[in-house]
Amino acid sequence: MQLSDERASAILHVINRIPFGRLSTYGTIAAAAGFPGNARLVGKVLKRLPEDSTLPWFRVINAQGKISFPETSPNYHRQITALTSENHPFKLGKKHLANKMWP
DNA sequence: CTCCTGACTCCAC
DNA sequence: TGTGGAGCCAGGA
Repeated sequence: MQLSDERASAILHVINRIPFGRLSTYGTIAAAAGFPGNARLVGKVLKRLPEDSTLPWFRVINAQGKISFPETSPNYHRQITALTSENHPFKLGKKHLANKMWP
């Protein structure tokens, strides 16, 4: 049971079905996976994600509409790049952001 | 069992 | 608009 078995897969499954061009937050995903209040758990699952994973982890942002990495982190730039190339320019206004949200 | 940490969130200032 | 602090829950030491 490396990482709370069911929970991890449930969370991964939810993330995996975030449609192209959409974004979601940790809290939303946690709730959608059946674990409301466990936003941090989502982060934990993603953290242990292999680099070669095809999971759209980059579509996951925090509730403030921002990336949960410090700008100094390489991961921050990876996510920016992925979002920019697969979704759209990453300069979302609040309203625009709401539109991109999933569910 | 307790204490600390974290890819989080909310609500006051 | 920004900060700070409390709340939260699973894991590891």
